[in-house]
Amino acid sequence: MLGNRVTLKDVAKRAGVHPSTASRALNSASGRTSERTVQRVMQAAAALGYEPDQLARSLKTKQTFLVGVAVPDLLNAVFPAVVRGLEAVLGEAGYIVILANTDGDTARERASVRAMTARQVDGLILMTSQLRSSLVNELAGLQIPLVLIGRVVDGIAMPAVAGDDAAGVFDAVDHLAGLGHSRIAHIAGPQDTSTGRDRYHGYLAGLRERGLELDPSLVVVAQAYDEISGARACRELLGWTRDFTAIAAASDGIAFGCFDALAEAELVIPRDVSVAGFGGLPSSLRTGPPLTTVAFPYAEIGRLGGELLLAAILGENVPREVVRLKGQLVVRGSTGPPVSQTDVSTA
Amino acid sequence: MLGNRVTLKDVAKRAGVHPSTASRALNSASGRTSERTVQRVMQAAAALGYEPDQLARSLKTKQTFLVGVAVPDLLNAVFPAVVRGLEAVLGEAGYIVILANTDGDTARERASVRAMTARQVDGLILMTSQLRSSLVNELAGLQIPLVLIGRVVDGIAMPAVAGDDAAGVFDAVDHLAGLGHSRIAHIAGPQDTSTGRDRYHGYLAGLRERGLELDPSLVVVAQAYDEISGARACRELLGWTRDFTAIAAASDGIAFGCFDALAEAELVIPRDVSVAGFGGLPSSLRTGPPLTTVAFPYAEIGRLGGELLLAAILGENVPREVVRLKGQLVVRGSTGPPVSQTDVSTA
DNA sequence: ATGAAAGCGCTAACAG
DNA sequence: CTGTTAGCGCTTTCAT
Repeated sequence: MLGNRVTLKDVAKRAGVHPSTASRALNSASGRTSERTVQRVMQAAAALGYEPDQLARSLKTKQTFLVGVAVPDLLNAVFPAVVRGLEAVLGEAGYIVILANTDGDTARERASVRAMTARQVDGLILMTSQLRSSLVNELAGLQIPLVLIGRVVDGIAMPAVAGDDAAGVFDAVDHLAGLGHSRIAHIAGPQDTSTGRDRYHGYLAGLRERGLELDPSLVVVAQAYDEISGARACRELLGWTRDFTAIAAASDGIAFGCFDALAEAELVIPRDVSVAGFGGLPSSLRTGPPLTTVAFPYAEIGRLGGELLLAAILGENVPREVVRLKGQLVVRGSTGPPVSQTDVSTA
Repeated sequence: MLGNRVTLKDVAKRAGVHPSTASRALNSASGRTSERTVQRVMQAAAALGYEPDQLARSLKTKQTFLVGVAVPDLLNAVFPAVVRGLEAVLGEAGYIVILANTDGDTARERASVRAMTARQVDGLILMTSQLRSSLVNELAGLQIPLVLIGRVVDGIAMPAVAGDDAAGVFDAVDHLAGLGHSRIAHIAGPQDTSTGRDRYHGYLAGLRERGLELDPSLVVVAQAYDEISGARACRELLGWTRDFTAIAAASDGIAFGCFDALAEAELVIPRDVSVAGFGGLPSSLRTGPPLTTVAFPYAEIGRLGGELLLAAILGENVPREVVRLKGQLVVRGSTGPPVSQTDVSTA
């Protein structure tokens, strides 16, 4: 399909040397080559506009400088941020990113990873893992460098970078309880992901810390972290009970969904219900009202993940454990003290 | 780096056939092979967990099923949306996406594209082009299939998909003028991109349509489409004059920046200043107040771009022209009729 | 229908 | 320091 590309042989011929000599001359590292031939080869290459074929090179060297990255949902702003951080670090080191969106579909995840390994990627970043992932297990069996970002997997130790999910929601719940809320709902994330589970555990820990009892009817699991799923879950919650004054959402997206669902129910934030998010997306800053949330440094998480992968690729011994970055509670307008029933009636 | 992978030779040996036969058996398309050997080879492959090496295959077939995609800024939600659409179409067709973020830096763009062509991508999608792009020129010289998305290039015809930028801003200005605004400012995008220029022209056309005169002091050019640049530009505008009642921003991001800058100046939207955006990002829905904007189907743009590229890769004759998708004005709370001076004083 | 041989473009021993 | 030779893993003529 590509036109008649200039090959190393052409360069060699023009420079009047053997292809292998040309190769050495261009990859100065490999072996010593006379200054003069280096010059001539370089000139020939430049004159012909020679561009080495990475494919052929990789076939020989077993290095592609390709890294596969699988994300669950590019439309969730968390992931572009992480990918950005990743791409910056990896790009600087000469690696280039292959990206696949999996939509949380295990089959697609598998297919994507297959396509990546078939292309001999030097390493893999997965942000898509289910809690019980046979895929990660298999990958661990292969020797391919692998770093998990965001989500971890039960029972199998892997290098991973993630936010401190439990602590984040703990802080949110603690904040809400501190404002005086005692009926705090939780819209949880998918419970087949570590993030969903860990954030739920953070919720439980927060309640416990404040001596509040768990009311199972105040917990609804959203199918995904996005706004649609969040709105749906919040509507479900409202269908069951209105006896709560605050919601700790498992993500900013879910919190935005709550905004919608609460508005439909003609409930005002934060007067009727306080809402706290999780993530700290830029868009959380300008909602009406601005969203109280726990902000995580996603680009930094991406960068760190990239560095770990790079280290693993270089054969360094990367600890198979999760590095957790703390989030930062940012209090904004979507949370406030609960309004007592009597207050409402006098209003 | 990868462990001892199973090769086609291994499969052939196990099946008791020649490697070339094994190859044929697996790629049923190539030539007829006896039913029996196909079975045996398939079984052998399955038993060994054979995974063909795309690298080697590509080297021979001159097809990588790799598509390079360059975006200016992943943090701008427009681009993840486009990439998502792209990736869906391309993935379905068996292609996989190489992604690079260029930060609007021409040198990085060049480097990324180089890295991609060196890897023999079957096609290229560029969303990064400057109005005068030597890169696109060179790429047009090579025979590599190329589709531009979002931005086009002056003087060189290329297959491209983009929003109807001019019409979009035209509609926004028309809407504002219809509300009674006559002093409408424009925060423009970078004028070295087609989007920046076209949207500016849409602004001019909108003024003309309504018989409003252009006041150059009401036009400020932002350095980028993001919120920071938008806020900066809006502050600049406010530094010059406050004699305007509406802003037509060249992007939602810029509009969000205006929200910030106007708030700093203690100007209330839409009472003091109406703000209209451009893009229709999900986050525009929940701002306080919700942003009036022109919504574009970015995923669809991505999908279309992907389809065009696929067609080009297949050798079909793709017209070297821009397909423009119309946006849809969505009126929300950030725009309203201007409040006359007298009204303000009586308030 | 299958085996033999050649080669994609490059690098890496090994001689000389 | 450079040319020769071999081969990465696969596909594809060409015989048979």
